[in-house]
Amino acid sequence: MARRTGSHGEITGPRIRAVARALFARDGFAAVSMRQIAAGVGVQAGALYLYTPDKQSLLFELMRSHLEELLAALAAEPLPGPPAERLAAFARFHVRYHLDRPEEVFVAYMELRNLNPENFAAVERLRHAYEDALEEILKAGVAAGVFRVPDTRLATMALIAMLTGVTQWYHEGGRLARAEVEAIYAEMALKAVGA
Amino acid sequence: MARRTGSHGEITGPRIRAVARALFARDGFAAVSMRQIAAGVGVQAGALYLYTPDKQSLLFELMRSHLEELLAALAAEPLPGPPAERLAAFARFHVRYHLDRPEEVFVAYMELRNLNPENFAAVERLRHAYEDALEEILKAGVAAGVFRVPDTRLATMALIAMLTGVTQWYHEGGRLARAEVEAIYAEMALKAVGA
DNA sequence: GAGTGATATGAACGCGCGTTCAGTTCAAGG
DNA sequence: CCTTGAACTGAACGCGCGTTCATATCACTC
Repeated sequence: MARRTGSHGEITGPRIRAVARALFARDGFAAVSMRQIAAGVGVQAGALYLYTPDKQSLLFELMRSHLEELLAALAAEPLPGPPAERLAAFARFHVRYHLDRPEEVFVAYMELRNLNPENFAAVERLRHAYEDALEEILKAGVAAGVFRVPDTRLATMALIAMLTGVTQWYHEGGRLARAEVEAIYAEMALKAVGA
Repeated sequence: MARRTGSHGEITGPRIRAVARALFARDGFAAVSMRQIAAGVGVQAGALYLYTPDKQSLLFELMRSHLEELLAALAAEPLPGPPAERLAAFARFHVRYHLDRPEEVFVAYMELRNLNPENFAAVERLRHAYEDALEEILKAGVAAGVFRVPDTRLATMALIAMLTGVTQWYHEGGRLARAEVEAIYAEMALKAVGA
């Protein structure tokens, strides 16, 4: 038997990515087999290869699309006014976006070493673009004399690490509401750069 | 043939752990085979089982010993005086210790999901103890009125994430010297909590 | 210098891996 | 209603995996 009733390529493709994302996030790329992904989708392993050339491309596509959506969302976010307000808005955006997509975030920065060199370079380029957006804010703040940081690159990396870390401990329905968490992180970020 | 001249258990044991640590850090636990580890040591795969009951225990032992050494080193570190000085000393210690052992650190927090439940619980207990040490400093600072943080637990996680992030970008011989990096991180940590 | 225990080999075990492919089923267009 | 092609199956491929074990070698003790 083959081709069960109701199957469609437009449905199976996204479902494969969703299942792969969930499994990669939970167990890690190397520990997840194509057969496990297929089982999660409700399909045989061979069928996956109608939608991805190989396992590596499946991972890369997840990471690439995540980072491109992140950059697009940042571009769509209003970052108005003086550097301090822009930094606060960036911090809130970053925390919110990452809390909304824990799986994507987790995969995108835990599985870097499982990318082949070419794919790694492409992903790093996107990550760098995002980091640069933050660094621009910091540079503007330093130039305006409202931030005091000895090194904007170091401060950029420190802030991103701090903000991204929220995904490691936050759990829905915990002690703190999302809005509180966003606000607290934003304030810590501002203070950290001396605003 | 077997037992080549000059072999000793006291040498092979540590060498296995060193090779495993290096390979796990570079490629990830799930992507490293026992045969690769054995090859790095210069031994056949079977010989590894004279030193570890299985692959899982090898990983756990690396993580456990790392965290216990971290806690011991923290306990041996003088954290004198008022909260602000203690926080600065903690931040410098954390950055220094992590920069000195990039492989241990990387393995200890990238491979958590590859621990079985029992081992995971043990490692989490140790991590928690370390986090608590920082939170105690923050609580003391809040009580003394010198730190302003809405939630000490959140601030603890944010600071540790920020400080640990140094391992993700710092490279020996880069733009900044180690001492500078330590100092900058310590100052950012202080400012972040409003000291 | 014989005997013993620690240290290692190398072959083997069953198993699951990523990937391929010939064949099968079904939805839709003319 | 027939044809066509997209969607999928199920079996197979060679390979490397973690682990075990009978066997071999060597360092050391008495």
